[in-house]
Amino acid sequence: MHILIADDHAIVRRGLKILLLEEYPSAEIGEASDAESLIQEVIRKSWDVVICDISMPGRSGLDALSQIKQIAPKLPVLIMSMYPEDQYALRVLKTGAAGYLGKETIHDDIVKAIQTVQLGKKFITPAIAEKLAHAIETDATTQLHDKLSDREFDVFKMIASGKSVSEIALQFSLSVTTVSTYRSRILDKMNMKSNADLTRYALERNLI
Amino acid sequence: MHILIADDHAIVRRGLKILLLEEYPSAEIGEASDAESLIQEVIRKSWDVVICDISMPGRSGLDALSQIKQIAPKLPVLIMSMYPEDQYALRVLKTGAAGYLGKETIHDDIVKAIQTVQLGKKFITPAIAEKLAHAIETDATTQLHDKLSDREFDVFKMIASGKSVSEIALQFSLSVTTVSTYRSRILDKMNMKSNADLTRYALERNLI
DNA sequence: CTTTCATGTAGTTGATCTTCTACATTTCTC
DNA sequence: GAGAAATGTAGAAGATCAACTACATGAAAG
Repeated sequence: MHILIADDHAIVRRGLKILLLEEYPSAEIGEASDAESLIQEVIRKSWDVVICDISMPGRSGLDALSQIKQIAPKLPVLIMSMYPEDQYALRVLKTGAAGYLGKETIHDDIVKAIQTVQLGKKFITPAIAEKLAHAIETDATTQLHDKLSDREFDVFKMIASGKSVSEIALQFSLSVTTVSTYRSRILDKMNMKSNADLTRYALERNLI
Repeated sequence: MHILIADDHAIVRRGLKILLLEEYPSAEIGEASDAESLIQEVIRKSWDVVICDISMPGRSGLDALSQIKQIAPKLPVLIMSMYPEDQYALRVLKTGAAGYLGKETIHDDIVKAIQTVQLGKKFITPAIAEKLAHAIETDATTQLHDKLSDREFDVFKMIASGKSVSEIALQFSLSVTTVSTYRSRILDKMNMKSNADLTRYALERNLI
């Protein structure tokens, strides 16, 4: 069993590693501390499963996920999030993750999750299933921010939490004007007109 | 050395444990997964240091902290937070924590932090020190916005609700730079750094 | 399989904003 | 009541941003 762990917290990587070694004593556990090296590892050798934290410095885990899906479409990727907000859950699954582990479920469900995805199935916790059902029922039209693309959503959250376009540009290594364009599109799509509107919206639904 | 770890993530507890055992091979490491059992442990036996995550289910880490301070005032408690936002830092220190470890510093600084608090000193990172200095300067007990002058408060509300400085300048028949100066003073007085902070603050207390 | 639309990306340029500085008035403070 | 601090007010210059435009690519639609 070859398992690759990607998380920027060394502590989490260790804990996870120990945990996994208990279940799979002979497993080979790889580690990556950022999106960059995660991708490198995926290219370098073939893994059975990747466990990836969604919030990593530099390119987000979501970005990494879609890249991985290009490099190795069949490699199952479990996304975990330390944050209770599973705003990401749907987006993550849509991007091709094999499962989403929220803050509370990581420890209890990780082994089960790995087993499940090894069978080629998706690992869905009841909480996520609930969300999924809800999403289907109420359809994306009600949620304004669902119209945003992944990139736009990232930028949206950063703007909503007060980052300036140039800060965002720096962090994503993009041109300032690019980010500014995103902002225009976001305001347009969400039918708003100021950053404060975005902040209010994001606060109201706990997106930030 | 007796170290008690409190964190609702088993993974973090493990990672931390391994990390600590490397430095203190003979240490006895206790674990608590929620505030309840943390308190029980503190009562049950005497520890040299407690490392506690601030965000735990049920009563928060902050609550637990103040209880611990009642039970064992001299027991040093290090508070850690997975969240980058050190909104809590000051509050935590005021409640009697021996130190505050942000997301990024846990891994690098934990050992240093333990050593420091063992000497009866507080462990303060430069970032927190900065915050502290500012807090003393402007005493946080009053409502932040009480410090604003009338004009500043008007401008504050407008900015918080998304008006641009030039719109405000127009409406008040002032120079744009004047309004901009107000804005600087507002941010300074309220110890904030972006319009989004103002919006958040204003929304939270229904000022707009 | 081509047309169309969405997305990711950026340059140019004019608009807007910030920073630093400055200086009257007020308003505390001793 | 004199000195200090806070307040109201701006200008100049540089930093930042928005709007418009553009283009390549990928996905959806037909």
